[in-house]
Amino acid sequence: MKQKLSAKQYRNSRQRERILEVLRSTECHPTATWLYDKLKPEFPKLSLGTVYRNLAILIDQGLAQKIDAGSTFDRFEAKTKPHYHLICRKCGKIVDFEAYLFPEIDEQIQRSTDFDIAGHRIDFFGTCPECKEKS
Amino acid sequence: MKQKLSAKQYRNSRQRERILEVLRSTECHPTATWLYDKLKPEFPKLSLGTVYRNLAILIDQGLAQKIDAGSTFDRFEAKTKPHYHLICRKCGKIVDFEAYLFPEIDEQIQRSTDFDIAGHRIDFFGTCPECKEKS
DNA sequence: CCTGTTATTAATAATGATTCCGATTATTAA
DNA sequence: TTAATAATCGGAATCATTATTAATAACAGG
Repeated sequence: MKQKLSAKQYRNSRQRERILEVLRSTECHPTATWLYDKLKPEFPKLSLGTVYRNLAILIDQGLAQKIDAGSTFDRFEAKTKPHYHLICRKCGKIVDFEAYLFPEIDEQIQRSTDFDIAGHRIDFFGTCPECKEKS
Repeated sequence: MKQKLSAKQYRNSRQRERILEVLRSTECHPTATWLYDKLKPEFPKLSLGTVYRNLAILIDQGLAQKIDAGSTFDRFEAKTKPHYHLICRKCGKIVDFEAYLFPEIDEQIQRSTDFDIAGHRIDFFGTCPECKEKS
Protein backbone atom coordinates (compact mmCIF):
# COMPACT_ATOMS: atom_id res chain seq x y z
CA MET A 1 0.00 0.00 0.00
CA LYS A 2 2.57 2.53 1.14
CA GLN A 3 4.69 2.35 -1.99
CA LYS A 4 7.87 4.41 -2.01
CA LEU A 5 8.97 3.60 -5.55
CA SER A 6 11.20 6.41 -6.59
CA ALA A 7 10.79 4.85 -10.01
CA LYS A 8 7.38 6.45 -10.10
CA GLN A 9 6.68 8.48 -13.16
CA TYR A 10 5.66 12.00 -12.31
CA ARG A 11 3.81 14.32 -14.62
CA ASN A 12 4.05 18.05 -14.52
CA SER A 13 1.49 19.93 -12.57
CA ARG A 14 1.08 23.65 -12.27
CA GLN A 15 0.38 23.30 -8.58
CA ARG A 16 3.54 21.37 -7.81
CA GLU A 17 5.60 23.71 -9.92
CA ARG A 18 4.33 26.70 -7.97
CA ILE A 19 4.70 25.01 -4.58
CA LEU A 20 8.37 24.48 -5.32
CA GLU A 21 8.79 28.04 -6.58
CA VAL A 22 7.22 29.50 -3.48
CA LEU A 23 9.23 27.18 -1.27
CA ARG A 24 12.39 28.34 -3.00
CA SER A 25 11.54 32.00 -2.88
CA THR A 26 10.80 32.29 0.80
CA GLU A 27 13.14 32.87 3.68
CA CYS A 28 10.93 31.15 6.16
CA HIS A 29 10.40 27.43 6.62
CA PRO A 30 6.76 27.10 5.78
CA THR A 31 4.18 24.73 7.06
CA ALA A 32 1.84 23.08 4.60
CA THR A 33 -0.90 25.47 5.64
CA TRP A 34 1.28 28.50 5.03
CA LEU A 35 1.93 27.32 1.48
CA TYR A 36 -1.73 26.59 1.05
CA ASP A 37 -2.73 30.12 2.13
CA LYS A 38 -0.07 31.62 -0.11
CA LEU A 39 -1.26 29.76 -3.20
CA LYS A 40 -4.97 29.78 -2.57
CA PRO A 41 -5.58 33.10 -4.41
CA GLU A 42 -3.79 31.69 -7.43
CA PHE A 43 -5.60 28.34 -7.29
CA PRO A 44 -8.99 29.04 -5.74
CA LYS A 45 -9.82 25.33 -5.70
CA LEU A 46 -6.52 24.29 -4.15
CA SER A 47 -6.82 21.60 -1.53
CA LEU A 48 -4.60 21.19 1.50
CA GLY A 49 -4.17 17.54 0.66
CA THR A 50 -2.66 18.55 -2.66
CA VAL A 51 -0.05 20.60 -0.86
CA TYR A 52 0.88 17.70 1.39
CA ARG A 53 0.98 15.21 -1.46
CA ASN A 54 3.15 17.43 -3.63
CA LEU A 55 5.53 18.15 -0.79
CA ALA A 56 5.94 14.40 -0.41
CA ILE A 57 6.65 14.11 -4.13
CA LEU A 58 9.17 16.95 -4.06
CA ILE A 59 10.90 15.26 -1.17
CA ASP A 60 10.91 11.98 -3.09
CA GLN A 61 12.49 13.84 -6.00
CA GLY A 62 15.10 15.30 -3.69
CA LEU A 63 13.96 18.85 -4.36
CA ALA A 64 12.68 19.57 -0.87
CA GLN A 65 13.02 18.26 2.61
CA LYS A 66 11.10 18.14 5.79
CA ILE A 67 12.82 19.72 8.73
CA ASP A 68 13.41 16.50 10.50
CA ALA A 69 11.70 16.13 13.82
CA GLY A 70 12.88 12.53 14.13
CA SER A 71 9.50 11.18 15.05
CA THR A 72 5.87 12.03 14.67
CA PHE A 73 4.96 11.89 18.33
CA ASP A 74 6.35 13.47 21.45
CA ARG A 75 9.12 11.73 23.29
CA PHE A 76 10.16 12.42 26.84
CA GLU A 77 13.09 11.85 29.11
CA ALA A 78 13.92 12.51 32.72
CA LYS A 79 16.02 15.63 32.90
CA THR A 80 19.68 14.83 33.23
CA LYS A 81 22.75 16.60 32.05
CA PRO A 82 22.93 17.92 28.52
CA HIS A 83 23.64 15.26 25.97
CA TYR A 84 23.19 14.47 22.32
CA HIS A 85 21.06 11.92 20.56
CA LEU A 86 21.82 9.17 18.12
CA ILE A 87 18.71 8.48 16.09
CA CYS A 88 18.31 5.36 14.02
CA ARG A 89 16.76 6.16 10.67
CA LYS A 90 15.43 2.63 10.31
CA CYS A 91 13.79 1.81 13.62
CA GLY A 92 13.48 5.27 15.16
CA LYS A 93 15.37 4.32 18.29
CA ILE A 94 16.97 7.19 20.18
CA VAL A 95 20.15 6.57 22.12
CA ASP A 96 21.82 9.07 24.39
CA PHE A 97 25.32 10.15 23.70
CA GLU A 98 26.58 11.19 27.07
CA ALA A 99 28.64 14.20 26.29
CA TYR A 100 28.32 17.84 25.50
CA LEU A 101 31.32 18.02 23.30
CA PHE A 102 31.08 21.43 21.87
CA PRO A 103 30.14 24.00 24.47
CA GLU A 104 32.03 26.67 22.63
CA ILE A 105 29.93 26.59 19.50
CA ASP A 106 27.14 28.59 21.11
CA GLU A 107 29.48 31.56 21.42
CA GLN A 108 30.81 30.89 17.98
CA ILE A 109 27.32 31.18 16.53
CA GLN A 110 26.37 34.06 18.78
CA ARG A 111 29.19 36.13 17.36
CA SER A 112 27.95 35.58 13.82
CA THR A 113 24.28 36.37 14.31
CA ASP A 114 21.88 38.68 16.09
CA PHE A 115 20.35 35.84 18.05
CA ASP A 116 20.87 35.40 21.74
CA ILE A 117 21.89 31.77 21.84
CA ALA A 118 20.83 29.88 24.94
CA GLY A 119 21.82 26.40 23.88
CA HIS A 120 21.86 23.90 21.10
CA ARG A 121 20.79 20.45 20.17
CA ILE A 122 22.71 17.97 18.10
CA ASP A 123 21.16 14.85 16.69
CA PHE A 124 23.17 12.35 14.76
CA PHE A 125 21.32 10.29 12.19
CA GLY A 126 22.36 6.88 11.11
CA THR A 127 21.84 3.17 11.54
CA CYS A 128 21.92 1.43 14.89
CA PRO A 129 23.88 -1.79 15.44
CA GLU A 130 20.75 -3.96 15.46
CA CYS A 131 19.48 -2.58 12.15
CA LYS A 132 22.92 -2.89 10.63
CA GLU A 133 22.82 -6.64 11.28
CA LYS A 134 19.41 -7.09 9.71
CA SER A 135 20.40 -5.59 6.38
CA MET B 1 -6.85 29.74 30.35
CA LYS B 2 -3.54 28.14 29.47
CA GLN B 3 -1.85 29.07 32.72
CA LYS B 4 1.83 28.22 33.06
CA LEU B 5 2.27 29.42 36.62
CA SER B 6 5.22 27.56 38.02
CA ALA B 7 3.93 28.93 41.31
CA LYS B 8 1.24 26.34 41.06
CA GLN B 9 0.91 24.13 44.07
CA TYR B 10 1.25 20.51 43.20
CA ARG B 11 0.11 17.68 45.40
CA ASN B 12 1.65 14.26 45.44
CA SER B 13 0.14 11.58 43.36
CA ARG B 14 1.11 7.97 43.13
CA GLN B 15 0.71 8.07 39.38
CA ARG B 16 3.04 11.00 38.87
CA GLU B 17 5.58 9.51 41.21
CA ARG B 18 5.64 6.28 39.24
CA ILE B 19 5.72 8.04 35.87
CA LEU B 20 8.87 9.82 36.95
CA GLU B 21 10.40 6.63 38.33
CA VAL B 22 9.76 4.74 35.12
CA LEU B 23 11.03 7.64 33.06
CA ARG B 24 14.21 7.66 35.11
CA SER B 25 14.71 3.93 35.01
CA THR B 26 14.48 3.43 31.28
CA GLU B 27 17.15 3.72 28.65
CA CYS B 28 14.73 4.58 25.93
CA HIS B 29 12.99 7.87 25.32
CA PRO B 30 9.40 6.92 25.82
CA THR B 31 6.28 8.24 24.23
CA ALA B 32 3.28 8.92 26.43
CA THR B 33 1.66 5.74 25.19
CA TRP B 34 4.69 3.66 26.06
CA LEU B 35 4.55 4.95 29.64
CA TYR B 36 0.83 4.32 29.68
CA ASP B 37 1.26 0.70 28.62
CA LYS B 38 4.05 0.23 31.13
CA LEU B 39 1.99 1.50 34.05
CA LYS B 40 -1.40 0.17 33.06
CA PRO B 41 -0.97 -3.16 34.93
CA GLU B 42 -0.09 -1.24 38.06
CA PHE B 43 -2.95 1.26 37.67
CA PRO B 44 -5.69 -0.60 35.82
CA LYS B 45 -7.77 2.56 35.56
CA LEU B 46 -4.94 4.74 34.35
CA SER B 47 -5.92 7.21 31.68
CA LEU B 48 -3.70 8.38 28.86
CA GLY B 49 -4.67 11.94 29.64
CA THR B 50 -3.23 11.48 33.11
CA VAL B 51 0.11 10.51 31.62
CA TYR B 52 0.17 13.57 29.40
CA ARG B 53 -0.89 15.89 32.19
CA ASN B 54 1.69 14.57 34.60
CA LEU B 55 4.45 14.76 32.03
CA ALA B 56 3.55 18.42 31.58
CA ILE B 57 3.73 18.92 35.34
CA LEU B 58 7.07 17.14 35.57
CA ILE B 59 8.40 19.36 32.82
CA ASP B 60 7.08 22.41 34.62
CA GLN B 61 8.89 21.22 37.71
CA GLY B 62 12.08 20.78 35.73
CA LEU B 63 12.19 17.06 36.38
CA ALA B 64 11.60 15.96 32.82
CA GLN B 65 11.82 17.35 29.35
CA LYS B 66 10.27 16.84 26.00
CA ILE B 67 12.72 16.01 23.26
CA ASP B 68 12.30 19.28 21.50
CA ALA B 69 10.98 19.16 17.99
CA GLY B 70 10.83 22.95 17.84
CA SER B 71 7.28 23.00 16.63
CA THR B 72 4.21 20.85 16.59
CA PHE B 73 3.68 20.73 12.85
CA ASP B 74 5.85 19.80 9.92
CA ARG B 75 7.98 22.44 8.31
CA PHE B 76 9.51 22.24 4.87
CA GLU B 77 12.26 23.84 2.89
CA ALA B 78 13.62 23.59 -0.61
CA LYS B 79 16.69 21.42 -0.57
CA THR B 80 19.87 23.44 -0.56
CA LYS B 81 23.24 22.80 0.92
CA PRO B 82 23.55 21.51 4.45
CA HIS B 83 23.00 24.17 7.04
CA TYR B 84 21.95 24.68 10.62
CA HIS B 85 18.92 26.31 12.15
CA LEU B 86 18.49 29.12 14.61
CA ILE B 87 15.18 28.67 16.36
CA CYS B 88 13.56 31.45 18.36
CA ARG B 89 12.09 30.10 21.58
CA LYS B 90 9.62 32.98 21.78
CA CYS B 91 8.07 33.24 18.32
CA GLY B 92 9.12 29.91 16.81
CA LYS B 93 10.82 31.49 13.85
CA ILE B 94 13.45 29.38 12.13
CA VAL B 95 16.39 31.08 10.45
CA ASP B 96 19.00 29.33 8.37
CA PHE B 97 22.60 29.51 9.37
CA GLU B 98 24.44 28.97 6.15
CA ALA B 99 27.31 26.81 7.16
CA TYR B 100 28.21 23.26 7.96
CA LEU B 101 30.84 24.09 10.47
CA PHE B 102 31.67 20.77 11.90
CA PRO B 103 31.89 18.08 9.25
CA GLU B 104 34.41 16.18 11.31
CA ILE B 105 32.12 15.51 14.23
CA ASP B 106 30.34 12.71 12.38
CA GLU B 107 33.55 10.73 12.36
CA GLN B 108 34.27 11.75 15.90
CA ILE B 109 30.96 10.27 17.02
CA GLN B 110 31.25 7.27 14.74
CA ARG B 111 34.47 6.28 16.43
CA SER B 112 32.81 6.33 19.85
CA THR B 113 29.70 4.34 19.05
CA ASP B 114 28.39 1.38 17.09
CA PHE B 115 26.15 3.54 14.98
CA ASP B 116 26.79 4.18 11.33
CA ILE B 117 26.53 7.96 11.26
CA ALA B 118 25.15 9.41 8.06
CA GLY B 119 24.83 13.01 9.14
CA HIS B 120 23.76 15.33 11.87
CA ARG B 121 21.51 18.21 12.65
CA ILE B 122 22.32 21.14 14.85
CA ASP B 123 19.67 23.53 16.06
CA PHE B 124 20.53 26.55 18.12
CA PHE B 125 17.88 27.80 20.50
CA GLY B 126 17.62 31.37 21.62
CA THR B 127 15.92 34.69 21.09
CA CYS B 128 15.68 36.39 17.74
CA PRO B 129 16.47 40.11 17.33
CA GLU B 130 12.80 41.09 17.02
CA CYS B 131 11.79 39.29 20.20
CA LYS B 132 14.78 40.74 22.02
CA GLU B 133 13.47 44.24 21.31
CA LYS B 134 10.01 43.49 22.57
CA SER B 135 11.19 42.38 25.97
C1' DC C 1 -5.77 15.92 -33.76
C1' DC C 2 -8.02 11.84 -31.26
C1' DT C 3 -7.67 8.36 -27.71
C1' DG C 4 -6.41 5.46 -23.90
C1' DT C 5 -3.82 5.35 -19.88
C1' DT C 6 -2.96 6.93 -15.61
C1' DA C 7 -1.03 10.74 -12.65
C1' DT C 8 -3.22 14.61 -10.44
C1' DT C 9 -6.77 17.09 -8.35
C1' DA C 10 -10.47 18.60 -4.99
C1' DA C 11 -13.42 17.41 -1.57
C1' DT C 12 -14.18 14.93 2.13
C1' DA C 13 -13.70 11.24 5.34
C1' DA C 14 -10.51 8.84 8.32
C1' DT C 15 -6.62 8.58 11.41
C1' DG C 16 -3.96 9.27 15.35
C1' DA C 17 -1.57 11.96 18.79
C1' DT C 18 -2.66 15.29 22.06
C1' DT C 19 -5.75 18.26 24.79
C1' DC C 20 -9.91 19.49 27.09
C1' DC C 21 -14.08 18.75 30.04
C1' DG C 22 -17.10 17.27 33.84
C1' DA C 23 -18.07 14.42 37.51
C1' DT C 24 -15.75 11.88 41.07
C1' DT C 25 -11.87 10.87 44.17
C1' DA C 26 -7.68 11.91 46.78
C1' DT C 27 -4.48 14.97 49.10
C1' DT C 28 -3.37 18.38 52.24
C1' DA C 29 -3.75 22.13 55.62
C1' DA C 30 -6.23 23.76 59.48
C1' DT D 1 -12.81 15.70 60.66
C1' DT D 2 -13.61 18.96 57.40
C1' DA D 3 -13.12 22.22 53.75
C1' DA D 4 -10.68 23.46 49.75
C1' DT D 5 -9.06 22.16 45.65
C1' DA D 6 -5.57 19.11 42.97
C1' DA D 7 -5.74 14.89 40.50
C1' DT D 8 -8.09 11.24 38.31
C1' DC D 9 -10.81 8.79 34.78
C1' DG D 10 -13.26 8.34 30.72
C1' DG D 11 -14.80 10.16 26.86
C1' DA D 12 -15.37 13.74 23.69
C1' DA D 13 -13.06 17.49 21.09
C1' DT D 14 -9.16 19.25 18.42
C1' DC D 15 -5.99 19.58 14.94
C1' DA D 16 -2.30 18.22 11.77
C1' DT D 17 -1.74 14.82 8.55
C1' DT D 18 -3.09 10.89 5.48
C1' DA D 19 -6.20 8.13 2.76
C1' DT D 20 -10.17 7.63 -0.42
C1' DT D 21 -12.76 8.47 -4.48
C1' DA D 22 -14.74 10.35 -8.51
C1' DA D 23 -13.59 13.79 -11.83
C1' DT D 24 -9.95 16.01 -14.49
C1' DA D 25 -5.69 16.72 -16.97
C1' DA D 26 -1.07 15.36 -18.89
C1' DC D 27 1.06 12.89 -22.25
C1' DA D 28 2.52 9.06 -25.34
C1' DG D 29 1.09 6.50 -29.49
C1' DG D 30 -1.52 6.20 -33.37
